[in-house]
Amino acid sequence: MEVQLQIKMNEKLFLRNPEQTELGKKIVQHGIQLIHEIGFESFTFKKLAEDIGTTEAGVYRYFENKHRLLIYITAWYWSWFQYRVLFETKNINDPEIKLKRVITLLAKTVEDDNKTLYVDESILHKIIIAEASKTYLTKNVTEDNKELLFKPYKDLCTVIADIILSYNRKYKYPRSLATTIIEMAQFQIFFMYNLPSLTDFSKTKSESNVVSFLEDLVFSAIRKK
Amino acid sequence: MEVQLQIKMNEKLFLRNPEQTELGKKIVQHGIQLIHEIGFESFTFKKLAEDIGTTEAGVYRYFENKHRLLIYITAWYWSWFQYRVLFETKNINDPEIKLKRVITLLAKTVEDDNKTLYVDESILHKIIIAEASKTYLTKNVTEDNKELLFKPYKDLCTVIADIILSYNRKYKYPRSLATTIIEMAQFQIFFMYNLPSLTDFSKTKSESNVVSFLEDLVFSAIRKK
DNA sequence: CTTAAATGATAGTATTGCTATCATAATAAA
DNA sequence: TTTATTATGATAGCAATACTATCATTTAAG
Repeated sequence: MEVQLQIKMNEKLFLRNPEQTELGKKIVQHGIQLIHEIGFESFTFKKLAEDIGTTEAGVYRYFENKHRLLIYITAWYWSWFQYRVLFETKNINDPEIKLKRVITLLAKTVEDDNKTLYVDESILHKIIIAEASKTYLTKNVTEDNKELLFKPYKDLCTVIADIILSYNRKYKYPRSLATTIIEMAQFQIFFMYNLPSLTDFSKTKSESNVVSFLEDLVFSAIRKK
Repeated sequence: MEVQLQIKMNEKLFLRNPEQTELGKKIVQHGIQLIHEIGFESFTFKKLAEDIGTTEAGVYRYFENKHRLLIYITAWYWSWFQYRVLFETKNINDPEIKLKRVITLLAKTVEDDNKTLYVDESILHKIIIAEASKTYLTKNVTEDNKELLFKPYKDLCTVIADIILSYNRKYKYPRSLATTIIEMAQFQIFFMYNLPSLTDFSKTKSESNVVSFLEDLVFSAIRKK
């Protein structure tokens, strides 16, 4: 059986839907690759165009600018991630197990999901770690937020917050704890590889340790007292 | 009695020491102001030069580029912050009280410290919240780290980790918890003001709630079980 | 008072971040 | 199958950014 996963993206994220054309898909696919290789700061539409074999103007027909492209792929990632969470926690009733699965999904290296044809999720995950917070750490947050560009992230936050609440109805900070888990999964991994003395995982460099840290943190906080 | 506080900065952070000349101080002072006003992405040395009444080349004599300036002011902030931590926790033996002070210092709005003449810390704090992670989320982290550009941040992490350990010798993740406190203090405040649905503080918009959240999180985690 | 260091003024250059135009190729509707 | 629409390619151009270089002048330190 071959399943294919299509994620419907908010129209505000692009000028022309990249999923509907060959060139569009190439822009996203090679965009991810190139941002990963050279970093978002050095990344330009000109370099991307040369990479693909199209022109700068060609890329600009799909995305307003590189920041929008980053928002697009970030939104795509979180939408895909939420699908994964729902899939992997389906039919599980125990919120503890659910939450643990979420933490593992967040912190462990993803493998390329073959259900999505033109996105390599393992690379995408690395971009999310190093670049995703740049999508909202701007003077434009409020307007971008009004256009619902961050909805997938916010939806994921809600999903996790709900699991937290189902574990402990009385816990007072479900949303903040949810964002803490999400952000810290990214940051601890980034630190572990790049600024190791900021973590306790410098020796092992193992994502399992990040998972243990987060599980300990979360369950200590929400355990009924 | 008038005390003045001078922070000795790593020489690698600048081309020419900005603390030693009028122009240098202006660059830092107005740099902070301008980054705060227009955001780091729109900030340029040309705009800064016009602001001050010097030329672009003048600014380039002090800092290699705007990214280095951001690293400089971030390093300055964390150095100053660590001084504050040491000052405010001096002669306190109870690690619980110490840790609570640190959390409060991290999450509550700073007022301009008059001991530093040409830096407005309350604005600086806002820059740290919105821009500081951009200093290390780059392809250059490793090299920048080798030049010890992030030392003040790492030192602070050590200080906090030590307090955590003195509270509970057996806690396994003192450094990761320290960075979690630091980063989450910034992020939760940023979210509270800009993406409120990602937190539980959207109604009150009060930093005290962030403090409560972090205290609860930290002490649940490190309490002896 | 002399000399070194810092600043100002100006110029120049490659790259970035776009927008516009027009011809051509691919595709879908009639 | 023709026609109309839409997408792409090719090229041009322009303002802003991100620098570097030079030289004259001012300022400050010995």
